[in-house]
Amino acid sequence: MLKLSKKVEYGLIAIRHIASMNNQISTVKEISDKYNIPNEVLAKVMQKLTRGKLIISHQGAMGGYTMARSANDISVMDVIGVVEGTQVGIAQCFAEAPENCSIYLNCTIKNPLGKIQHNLEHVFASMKVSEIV
Amino acid sequence: MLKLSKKVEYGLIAIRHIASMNNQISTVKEISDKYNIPNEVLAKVMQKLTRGKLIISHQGAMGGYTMARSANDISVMDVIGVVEGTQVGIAQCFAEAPENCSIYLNCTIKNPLGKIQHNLEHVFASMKVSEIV
DNA sequence: ATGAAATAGGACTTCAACAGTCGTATTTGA
DNA sequence: TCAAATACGACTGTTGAAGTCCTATTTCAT
Repeated sequence: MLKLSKKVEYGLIAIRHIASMNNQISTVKEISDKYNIPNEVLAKVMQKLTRGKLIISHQGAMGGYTMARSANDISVMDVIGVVEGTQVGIAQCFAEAPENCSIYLNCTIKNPLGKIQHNLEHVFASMKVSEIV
Repeated sequence: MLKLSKKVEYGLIAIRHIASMNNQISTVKEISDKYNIPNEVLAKVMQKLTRGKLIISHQGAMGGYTMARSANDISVMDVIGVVEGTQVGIAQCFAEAPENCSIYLNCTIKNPLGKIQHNLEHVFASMKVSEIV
């Protein structure tokens, strides 16, 4: 409960690593070996980071990844969004359509949870990748 | 990911309801009917709230639950702790023994995540039940 | 005493999400 | 043309969340 997924952790470790490389190319193999992360899992995470335009892929032999923008300009929230594909939602009514929640109409804690949700978003959005390098 | 469990939501709804009753007794049936929560699930959540000394149980016919302490004195964090039994941990190394994490030794994001963890705890600890009544 | 209304709590099932694996295709530099 | 790299869909195993079922115990009211 309230735990980040491994995919997000791997994404953060990867992007941190790439950011520390000064525009030199990093490969999946290099990162998965160094941090002991399953190769294929990391590969897919990095493909998502690429599609989310946080990093740039260089295909083919001697290929790999470099940063797409400054580490100052990427927050933990960005990584979560790109890797998970969904918004962070502390409760169902914030993560998906509110009507999906079976107790939505009678729910008396939507508003206070909304406040907590807002604060959480702030925590994740204000931590930048540059702070973890 | 990063979602509160239904048990925690139910616990918050229940304790909020009880707090609004001015020392009058509330029953599981009354609350589960009113908020459309499965009876047995709510019953067990309230048993946990009782064991955690957030509410007081009154057994037997005409029994039910009342508050054990002031709603000012109970935070969302308290409810999470009592209902889940575990600490909130944004990553494995904060939720359980750090050695259990397969990448612990090579992990470069422990410290930044620790900072986020700390901020999250603050968010949950500073919201009191009295604010949601 | 006895029955009804309430809490107490263990055992079980179902389902979805998470984490990881496997296989194959595509790109590109040497 | 081969090897090294990314791209990506399909599949499997495991775990935890959510809910159901069943029985015991307590206590008030008649």
